[in-house]
Amino acid sequence: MSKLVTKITDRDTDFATWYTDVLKQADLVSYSSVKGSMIIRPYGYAIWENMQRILDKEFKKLGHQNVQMPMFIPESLLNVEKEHVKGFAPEVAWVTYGGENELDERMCVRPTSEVLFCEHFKNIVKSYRDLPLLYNQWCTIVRWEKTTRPFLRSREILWQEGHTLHQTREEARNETLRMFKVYEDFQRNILALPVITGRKTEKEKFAGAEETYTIEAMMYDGVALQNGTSHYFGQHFAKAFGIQFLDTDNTLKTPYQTSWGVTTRMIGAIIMTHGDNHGLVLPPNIAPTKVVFIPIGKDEEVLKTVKELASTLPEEITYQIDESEKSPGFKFADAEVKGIPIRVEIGKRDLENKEITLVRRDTLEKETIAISAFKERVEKLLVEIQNNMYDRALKRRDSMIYEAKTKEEFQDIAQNKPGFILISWCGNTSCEDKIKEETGLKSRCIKEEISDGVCAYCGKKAKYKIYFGKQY
RNA sequence: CGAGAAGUAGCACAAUUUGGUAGUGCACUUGGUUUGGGACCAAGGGGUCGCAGGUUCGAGUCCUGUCUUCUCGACCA
Repeated sequence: MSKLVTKITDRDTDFATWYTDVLKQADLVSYSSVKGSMIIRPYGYAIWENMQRILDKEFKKLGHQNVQMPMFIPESLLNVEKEHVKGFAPEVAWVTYGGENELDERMCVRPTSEVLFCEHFKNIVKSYRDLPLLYNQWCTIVRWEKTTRPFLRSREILWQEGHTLHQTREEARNETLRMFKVYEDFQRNILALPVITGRKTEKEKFAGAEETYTIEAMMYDGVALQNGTSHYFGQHFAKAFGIQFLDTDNTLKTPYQTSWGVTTRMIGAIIMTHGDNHGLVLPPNIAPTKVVFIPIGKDEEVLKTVKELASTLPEEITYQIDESEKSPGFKFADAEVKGIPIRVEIGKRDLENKEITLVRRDTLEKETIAISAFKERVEKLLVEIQNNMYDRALKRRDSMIYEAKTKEEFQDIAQNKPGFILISWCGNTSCEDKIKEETGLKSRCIKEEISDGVCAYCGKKAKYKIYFGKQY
């Protein structure tokens, strides 16, 4: 037994330190000298690039076009929609100097780009023929958060924001829900995250929105991570900015608007949902490298076989051959900390038996198969791993959702059990405020409307089933 | 933003108490031997001790400020 070169803190002992250990050991990020502004290293960025590629393709399939908006917003422009500015003002960064000269009007670095899009939309939308206008941009935004953690809450955020304008209320609401579904499917099917979805309450919705739909993921420790939102704006922004179009009936009308976004926070969600004490565990559908080959020894035949096998894999099964001088043990550990879904071990011994060893990252189970069965087995195993990861996370999530019927039950669970609490709720912000004040929990999302039962907090007639939880 | 802790090589740490030429392990480079769970031998390279001031003949060590990281709380579209 050799000494451990690196160590990852035990996940169940100290989850926070475990998380930062995994970030570093897997070469995902590095800290910079600016608080909350991290360096995303090639391996971490490759995961983001995969997310971008898959989502961007989906957006374009649905008719969205990519654009690039400015990064600065003059103060007067930010101030146009008052709910919006109220929500964001506390966390924007201001530019006050240009070179040596103080600016006449300060500008903030975009915390989100609604106002920039609105200003532009006003100029380019004239007729119903210009609608729907379906724009998206990939960019970075800045929000001056007080507490920061890599991927989960940073000051500089990589994201995608879609902004659309529509002729009718119905069409805009459909767009909000359509993109909401795109996010949900992506996170379930590609990231293997058993997310909970629903509408945000009045208290928690986006500043300036009429409705906000949210994707809520539950981390291994039971804490919630808001992992994407889709907003229906109605005409609030359009009216504030004077966006109008001439409709088919030759009258001027105000269009209806949406926006939606996801960020690199999804990478944090993957780590905190699937990772274990060996490091990262990546769902095959998002892993930059799906298969790593580890040849044992320097045998020419072995290497030749590895290359032949690798070349039989279809293009979408990305692979890597670890030909470095490191010992096999080191390579095994490295593949594990990086969360590569399948590890293939081949040595002389295997060659003689016409066999090969596969190790799946999600369970760390080893299997020996005939070389001839390689390609087929890898393809099947990747699907198995993807499904198993989702199922496993789903089970854990469900085991940490509790239902509370009364205030006392709610408080007891809030204090003693990590996870989400599902209650019947009257729909009044006053109860939500009280819960926040007494337990520190915030509403995650509304699960459904109900017609019977009473609010667990005030005892009045309940309107909704709603999730509460602690959040990152 | 409040309370607490910590910053010494890529990483983990020692030297700080008692001021006097900055060290260990891993990682890295070169050569050799190895290779089925984090290899071994040998020779090397790498530091303005987070940053800025101050005290002192002399500061990693003492003082002040500041930045960053971590924990808890507040905040968080």
